[in-house]
Amino acid sequence: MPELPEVETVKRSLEPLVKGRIIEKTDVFYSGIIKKPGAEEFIQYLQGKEIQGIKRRGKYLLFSLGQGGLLVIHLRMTGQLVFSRKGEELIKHTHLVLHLSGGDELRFIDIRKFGLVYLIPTGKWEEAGGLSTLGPEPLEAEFSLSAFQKALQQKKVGVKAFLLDQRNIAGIGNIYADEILFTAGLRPQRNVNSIVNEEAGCLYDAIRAVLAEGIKYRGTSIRDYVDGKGERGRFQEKLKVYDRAGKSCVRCGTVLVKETVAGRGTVYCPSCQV
DNA sequence: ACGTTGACCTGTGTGC
DNA sequence: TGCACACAGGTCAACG
Repeated sequence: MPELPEVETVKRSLEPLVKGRIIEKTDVFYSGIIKKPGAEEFIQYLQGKEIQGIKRRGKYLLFSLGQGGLLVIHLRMTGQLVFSRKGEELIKHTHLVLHLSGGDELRFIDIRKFGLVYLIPTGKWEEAGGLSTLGPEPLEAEFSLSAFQKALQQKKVGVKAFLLDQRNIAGIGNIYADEILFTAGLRPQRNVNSIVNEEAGCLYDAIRAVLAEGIKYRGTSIRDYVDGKGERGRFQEKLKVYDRAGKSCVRCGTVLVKETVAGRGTVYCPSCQV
């Protein structure tokens, strides 16, 4: 499910509901999602900790717990973090439940079990998978056009592979990569070192515009994605290429094609993406 | 340095 | 209806 706009929407929907709450008890139903530390220590540590706030970095959610503790969650493909009232029936694939003060629960649900949970000391980001090697946040000022152009020139990869590599830019996944490339008018296979400055400017603008639009519509719910209240997003209604293979291009009418690029299903317009 | 592929999992949609 | 197969918002490791 979750790329930057989805994770950001989860963060925004969840934060007012859980901020200031105390974790009174933790249930772990599938310990495989907890990467660090062991399940026992994990449960022990959380006991009595306050959720002071939530941050997002790329596709990671960071829960600050006070006393220097950070709960890091990555939803991968099908993970959901949902706030639930006490007593609501546990649905299948619920792997983790945080029981909060006030009687509500924060539940981690994940059909495919790819999701990851880490408990790390604040600042020790290298202990949580790829968190420490993430590139700039594309919607923040730290993401500058000049640095972006330079990064493009330095590499020799297809532009879709470049966008998907979290070390280059944090938070773009398969759906938004295709939408961004359509908006920028670039073929996914296009080598980044062939991208001239004007095109790089278009791509830079498209990255920011498409991701911002995704957040505005609260994410893309094609399959499993829901926000922290269990509500679906609406950006699937705005998609121009993703999931539209065989349909006509909204810009020029040409039939959109699908092929594998960078190991992922990729849809583009063979006529207006060059 | 780069790409491709398979692995991790479960569910859904398709075609026979 | 049943079955087999491909494919799915993500990353990693192994290989060439």
